[in-house]
Amino acid sequence: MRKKAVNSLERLQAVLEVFTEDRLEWTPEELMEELGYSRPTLYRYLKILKDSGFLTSMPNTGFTLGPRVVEMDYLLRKSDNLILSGAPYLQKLAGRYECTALLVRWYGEKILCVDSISSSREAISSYPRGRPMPLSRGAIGRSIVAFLPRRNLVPLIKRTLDEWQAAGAGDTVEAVLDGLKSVRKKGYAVAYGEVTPGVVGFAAPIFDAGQSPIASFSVSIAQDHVPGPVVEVIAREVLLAAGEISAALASHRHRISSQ
Amino acid sequence: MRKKAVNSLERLQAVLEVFTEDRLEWTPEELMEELGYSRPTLYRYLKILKDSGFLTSMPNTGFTLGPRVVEMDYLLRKSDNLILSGAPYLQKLAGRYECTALLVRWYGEKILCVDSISSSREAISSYPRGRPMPLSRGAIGRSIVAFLPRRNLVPLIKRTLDEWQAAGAGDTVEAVLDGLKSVRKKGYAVAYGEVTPGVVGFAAPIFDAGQSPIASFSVSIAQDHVPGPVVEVIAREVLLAAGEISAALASHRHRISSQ
DNA sequence: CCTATTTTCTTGTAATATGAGATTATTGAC
DNA sequence: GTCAATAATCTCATATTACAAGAAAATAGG
Repeated sequence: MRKKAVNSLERLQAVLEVFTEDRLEWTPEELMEELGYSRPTLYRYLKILKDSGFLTSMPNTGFTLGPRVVEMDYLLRKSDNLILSGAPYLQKLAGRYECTALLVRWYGEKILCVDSISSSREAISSYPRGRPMPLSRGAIGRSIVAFLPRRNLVPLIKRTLDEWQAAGAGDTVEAVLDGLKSVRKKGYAVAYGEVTPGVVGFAAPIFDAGQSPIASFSVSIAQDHVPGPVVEVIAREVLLAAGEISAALASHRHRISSQ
Repeated sequence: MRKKAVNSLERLQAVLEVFTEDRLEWTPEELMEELGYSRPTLYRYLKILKDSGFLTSMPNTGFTLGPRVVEMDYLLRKSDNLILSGAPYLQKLAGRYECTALLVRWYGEKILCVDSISSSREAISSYPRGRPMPLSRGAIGRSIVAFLPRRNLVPLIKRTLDEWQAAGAGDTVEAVLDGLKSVRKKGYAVAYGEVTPGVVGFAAPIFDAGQSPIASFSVSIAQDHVPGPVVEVIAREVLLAAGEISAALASHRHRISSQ
């Protein structure tokens, strides 16, 4: 359910929002139908988005996302402090264990992998960089949600209770909150085979200014590489890394404000 | 020199255009100065771009590109026919030679790597995915420019003659055009150490509908891996791959139009 | 070359984007 | 916690300009 665009600027953005994983190619006719814009208006919008490179079209093909996106992604990788601060820790954990280490950003009400390194041969994640992941399944989502302020947390769980039920996180809002409370106590989340069978996930929240987490640092590792006592060790390392990334972000903010 | 934005939609896009490799972080004050927008207008624009995820801001930090970019890049990788059609050929060439194979798109008046695979240990390209490359230096630029229609080609060379001179492609427009003519005759371009010393580049144009190339398929390989006669062999393979990618694009168009 | 389709241009009109200033949130310091 | 300073948003009257309908132009395909 898309929020209705109320002005021309939002209507322009709305064009880009219909390009989703389910539908990556749109003809002008289809866009008119979907968005409810008149023909000249739609073409005006398309022209602007095409000129700026966000969209491209080829003869006999609908419109698809354009190369500007690739360029912006490159710029983002050079500017995102989370990625810049987190990369050394991805390296470190992936070097120490045969695992996949991920940086996952909290974005809207989704979570999104923004960087990862894998030292395991079968690193086929079903959630690669850029693909929104479910919030309710796996350690990553919980590691973030558990640390949201109550006033955001409770409505979120209420709204998405069915997801949490399906993921086995509890049948009532209270039960889900209880589970999250223990994550909050420990400071990190662990999940056994929730996303991929046979894979253990560790995740700890990354904070920016203070109250609300903005991302998660996570490690996925084959279950048979993790005998009982090692669980604690890895969890501690993940927690430590997340803490140090948070500190790095804070120090960057400070650098900026005192320039 | 940015083209002046004439309407509010273009002014909105213009905000994103100031985020470049030279300047990845902007405060509202700086943006007001740079773009000449009033305070409320700028904040209106920033709100929209922030809500749509294109920009983010953290306390005490300016605005930077946001996670929406990462998500869109994921979607693009799933939808761009050039990437989809080209990937098997990147695999193939990188498997056969110790090299880096690239797909480079012609975009505005720039060229941009949109995908690459490397089988060489030192694959440190100074032009990774998403970073615009110079047109006048290296095989890739020439492999595209040489096939532009004359009415676009001549003004382009005239406008950028200094670059071509600096790259040693000729001192006059005629000399540059002559060099390109031979590329056009062979169907591909070869460059010895133009971008990186000791590295040979091969590139052939990829066509869409017909006249004008839209991209280039390219292989970079260490010069001492390429004894004389092999040059011809690799060039032929690159040319073949580019041709087959072009054909794949055409067949996709056909599939669409006859659905 | 010509026809069919796609895209862009006109135009008057109604909608709405704009900027100045005031107001309200946020933040950082004490 | 309170307060000052800064940052972000709101209000509102006005002029700007985005809009739809149809027509024209550009582009593809035969």
